[in-house]
Amino acid sequence: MSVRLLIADDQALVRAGFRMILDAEDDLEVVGEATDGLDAVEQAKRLKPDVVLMDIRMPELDGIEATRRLLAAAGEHPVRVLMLTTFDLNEYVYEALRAGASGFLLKDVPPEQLAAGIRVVAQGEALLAPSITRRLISEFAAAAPVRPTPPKGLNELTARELEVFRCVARGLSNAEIAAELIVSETTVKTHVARLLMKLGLRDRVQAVVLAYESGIAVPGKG
Amino acid sequence: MSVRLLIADDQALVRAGFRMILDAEDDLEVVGEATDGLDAVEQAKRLKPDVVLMDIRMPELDGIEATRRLLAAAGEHPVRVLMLTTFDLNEYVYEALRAGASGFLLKDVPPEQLAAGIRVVAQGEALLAPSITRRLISEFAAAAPVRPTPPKGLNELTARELEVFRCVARGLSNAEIAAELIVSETTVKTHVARLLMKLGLRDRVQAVVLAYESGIAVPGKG
DNA sequence: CGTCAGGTCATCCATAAGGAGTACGCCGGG
DNA sequence: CCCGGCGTACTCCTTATGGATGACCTGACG
Repeated sequence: MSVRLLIADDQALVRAGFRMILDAEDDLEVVGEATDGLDAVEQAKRLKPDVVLMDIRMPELDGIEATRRLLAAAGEHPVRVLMLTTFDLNEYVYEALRAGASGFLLKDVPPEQLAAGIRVVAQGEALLAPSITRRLISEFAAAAPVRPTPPKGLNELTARELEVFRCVARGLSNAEIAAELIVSETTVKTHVARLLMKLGLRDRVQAVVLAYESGIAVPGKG
Repeated sequence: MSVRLLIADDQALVRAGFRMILDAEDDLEVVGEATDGLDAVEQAKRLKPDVVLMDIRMPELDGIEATRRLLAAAGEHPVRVLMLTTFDLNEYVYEALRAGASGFLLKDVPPEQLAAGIRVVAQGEALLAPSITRRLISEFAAAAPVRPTPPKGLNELTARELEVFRCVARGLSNAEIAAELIVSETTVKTHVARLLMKLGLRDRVQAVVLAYESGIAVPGKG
């Protein structure tokens, strides 16, 4: 069974070029063309292609936003989006990937690689242009230099103390923590004092810092 | 000019197989074979290959640690490491990438793709097996779900206030901040009071939380 | 059954932190 | 030339926080 394709690009010439290349492959079938982002979302809804070749820069709606909507609107039929661009600017790439794109190629890819790439994303895998892969890797390596939670005395904490610790890390006052845990404020103070002692911290402010640095608290998931 | 290769794998059969495949390409030249991690590091030092094909699982020293050492020991001659493995287990991949590998392929890649991959990494770019690319992307997308720094009144802060804010976010006391910025503690208190007001926070503890949640402070870089 | 750890609560006390108000000098714009 | 924003600084006052101790209860363990 052949892979059904939708080409979204505002330049007719580009669309024609891709169409020619892809129609030459007997397992690929171009079922439609869209000239802007809105059009792409619309046609994807109608034609239910397996893969959408999406240009980043388009009128009306850029490829990234179009990807977001298109994937959000996707029913049970899975749609993969392969982004195509002339230049490989960072912001575009990262945003596109976050938007849910399955891949990212530069428009100067050799025809056979484009076809191969389409087959890859059609199978649910992903692929990126080598230069982009390199950047993504270095980004990734830098982003998570492995912070395996240096539990410097963190294991010393009792379950209750850890619980209080988490509350402190949320910015709660002793009174609020007391209310939340249904104990007296005095008790909370005892726990706080103990955990500060065990962790070698001066005050709850440093506790919050440690919580975030050690992964006890994680930005984004409150 | 041809690409000089070093093959590191503990199985002779695998080495022979790769050698056969790669020697068939006239722009690739296998200059050596290593049978374990230490051997690989050693030979890389002597032979100065352009690309090392590194198996993950090897005696003496696994491919990841070998990669780390090999890259650390690299002089001006750039060495690229292309990891090869039979299974694509997550931990391996992430560790390998952090160790500095330029790519990651499964051993079942078709010969022509292997050759193409080697050329890519030799040029300083990177490449990953599609299934790995997919995981890296989802990892990446999840890791940074875009935190556009909700500057809820954050822009309202003056330069000085922001500076004090950063100090607070590091867990410093007013006295410490005063010492660091070379102003009186009173002044620090003024700034703190103002920024708490502007940000709608109750105390410095909440300020620290906001700092991390908004990206003003980032775990890891402190 | 005695002991000990962990959780609970209290009191006393010192201080850092936060709120409110005031003031002075500098600088850029009207 | 005067005003407003900003950075600096001080005083007075209130409260939250943290340190030091002591005590009671419960469950686990030898």
